[in-house]
Amino acid sequence: MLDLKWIRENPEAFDAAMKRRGLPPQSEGLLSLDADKRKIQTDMQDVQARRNAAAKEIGKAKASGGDADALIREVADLKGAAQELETRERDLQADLDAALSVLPNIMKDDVPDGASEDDNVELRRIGDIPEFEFEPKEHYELGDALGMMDFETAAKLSGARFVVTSGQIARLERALAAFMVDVHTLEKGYLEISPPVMVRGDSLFGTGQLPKFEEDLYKTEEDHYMIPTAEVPLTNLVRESILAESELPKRFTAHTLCFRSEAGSAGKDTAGMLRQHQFAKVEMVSITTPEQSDEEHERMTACAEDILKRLGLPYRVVVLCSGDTGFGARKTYDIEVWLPGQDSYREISSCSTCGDFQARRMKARYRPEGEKGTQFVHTLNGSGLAVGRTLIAVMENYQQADGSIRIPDALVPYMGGVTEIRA
RNA sequence: GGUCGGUUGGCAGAGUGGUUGAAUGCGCCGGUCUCGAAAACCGGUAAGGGUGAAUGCCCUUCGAGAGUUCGAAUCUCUCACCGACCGCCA
Repeated sequence: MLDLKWIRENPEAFDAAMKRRGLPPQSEGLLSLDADKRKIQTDMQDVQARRNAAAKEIGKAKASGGDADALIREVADLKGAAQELETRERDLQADLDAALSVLPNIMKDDVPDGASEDDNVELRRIGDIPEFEFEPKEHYELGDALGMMDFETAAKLSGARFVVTSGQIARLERALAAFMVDVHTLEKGYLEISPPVMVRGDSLFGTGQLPKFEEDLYKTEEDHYMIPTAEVPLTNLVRESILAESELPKRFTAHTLCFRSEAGSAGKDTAGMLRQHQFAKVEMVSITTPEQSDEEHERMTACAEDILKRLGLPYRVVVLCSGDTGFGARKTYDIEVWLPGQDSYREISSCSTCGDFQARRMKARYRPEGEKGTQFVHTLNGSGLAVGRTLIAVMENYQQADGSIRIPDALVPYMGGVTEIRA
């Protein structure tokens, strides 16, 4: 949610920021609605003030045995006017809220302009792309040959975009998640959380998935939504709370399943387990002061990169351009891992800083030390990493000529000493 | 699914129609004391919003909505959520 007061004071900057998102200028409409609302609000408050004063006088008069009939009549007259003004004020406020709740975040100045992912800017490449003396296969070919990755049975159980893994491949996925969570908690200062994967609409409003992106979500008959990312429960941990500055930054990590309808991605990445309705992800979320968030963004990205380094997976980091940056983000780094089978880099992590955008939506504040009042916190989230895609990356990068898969050294302890997966 | 209880400030927790935006305790801030700290004592301390150049003034908020009343945290109704117990169950 954007700060209406800021829009009021910086209408040109606001329109320019929306233009970067490909949206038409709208400060005029918004501010005229705002002016109407404040006019009504002022009128309403005047009436309420008079009503309150009269009620107090009545109380005094009655207490001293005086006559209050005139005052009682006055208050009765005010009642109708007050109610009408209250109704109008509330309607205008609702209109304003509805308009604000679908506006995307203002991007940082250093986000490059661009229309689509083709305009994202590469920042660095890390790790050497492996050379194979054979034609590297895609993960699903490898998995199928090993007899440990079964899409047909998954389709029988659940339809398209699901997979059944088994044996050492299933174990590898579990090992990856455990490895990631251990690194974040034992070395990077994140607190492990095991959150609900079903949440209420309020939580999704808080992080920005609702009201605009409902079609991407699965919803139960009891009106719970399945989380599309653990960013939702982790960030909402601080919803409607006022934290002490000394508590910040707060860092949370969780290994959860995520659920996405993938509406709108029909035909994209249909082969293999790159894009599934259900997938495991280790998420990182940080809650910071405004001063800390830039540095935390770099730190969080480095935490995600560190996982890839330790797994010996080559990757690159790109900064998303204006056209590719998500609704709630001020700036996003994507980490893309090298997939030899696809001969390309594919997204495996996305680290975003959201400023106070989500904090406003969920009323998450803190008390700055030595100052009165409260301020909104800043929130950041990043994958550390997408577990399913990391599984794919390990399989493809560590594949051998005979179709077996070597286990990266860092994972061997998590695999119970197994160093190789073969049929 | 059934029965009962609850929802108040950063936290705990009083408050059942009248100047209560709300006792008290904790926490936090400032002061006294101290070489310094702790303890003790004194004072301050809800959030959001409107308005104004500003000291300020005003409005809203005691889970949400509706109602009764001149006046509601307090009474009535509806809903949501939380908890306990019973039943069922991983």
